[in-house]
Amino acid sequence: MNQITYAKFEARARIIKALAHPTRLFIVDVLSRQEHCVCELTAMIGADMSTVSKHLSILKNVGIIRDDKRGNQVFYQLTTPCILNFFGCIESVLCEMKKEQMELVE
Amino acid sequence: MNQITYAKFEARARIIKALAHPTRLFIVDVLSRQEHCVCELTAMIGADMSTVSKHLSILKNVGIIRDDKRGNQVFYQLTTPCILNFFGCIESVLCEMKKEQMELVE
DNA sequence: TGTCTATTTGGTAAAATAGCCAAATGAATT
DNA sequence: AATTCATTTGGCTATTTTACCAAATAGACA
Repeated sequence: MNQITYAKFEARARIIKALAHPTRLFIVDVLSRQEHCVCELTAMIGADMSTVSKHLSILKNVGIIRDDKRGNQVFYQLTTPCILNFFGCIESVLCEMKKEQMELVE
Repeated sequence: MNQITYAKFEARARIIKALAHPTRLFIVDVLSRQEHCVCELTAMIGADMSTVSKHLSILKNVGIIRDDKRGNQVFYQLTTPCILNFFGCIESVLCEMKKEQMELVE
């Protein structure tokens, strides 16, 4: 694999990695419906606020979400709704997996 | 976030995690065109064969690829082509990111 | 200014991941 | 049976990730 090819896959892996955590998937899902501030997300998730803040910064660093400071709150929103196609893809993969497993059992 | 919700996102995260590595993305891409044995993949990737084998088992464990032993070789193939939609999604996300960044620069 | 409230940052410990080497396994061949 | 080739597994180390706590920062408001 040459450097250029590797760099291409690395760029994709960086985005995928940012999504590779249940809490972060939850955040993306919630934000796809409506923007939220850190404290709202923290309440929904039920983890330390600093933990949530770090998850948010991971998503922000790769450009999946963006922040908007208003007063002493910070609101997060999806930069692009197309991240949601992604969810559909995962869903269909999961679905195929289940089918595949059923066939193995039979 | 209740247990059921968490479990749902965890199942998705498991699949996404398996894809969250440049070498594994490369493997999925290559296998989408044609099945390959471990030594072929190893030659393309240029890492230790044991490393490649471990990447393959990560992909296999979540059901993205399946193996087929023939003689003393093991051929790997995608279990479902729908994993490729996934790539299209990532591509469009990357694309959006670039646009977003351009706008920030202006 | 001092004090809330909201958020981020730094530190730390535990767990997970990644890569290599060496050894083990397993099928094919001599 | 011994050897060879392809692959996997175990062991090890280095690195990364995760989560929490405590401390720092920043805005709003008394």
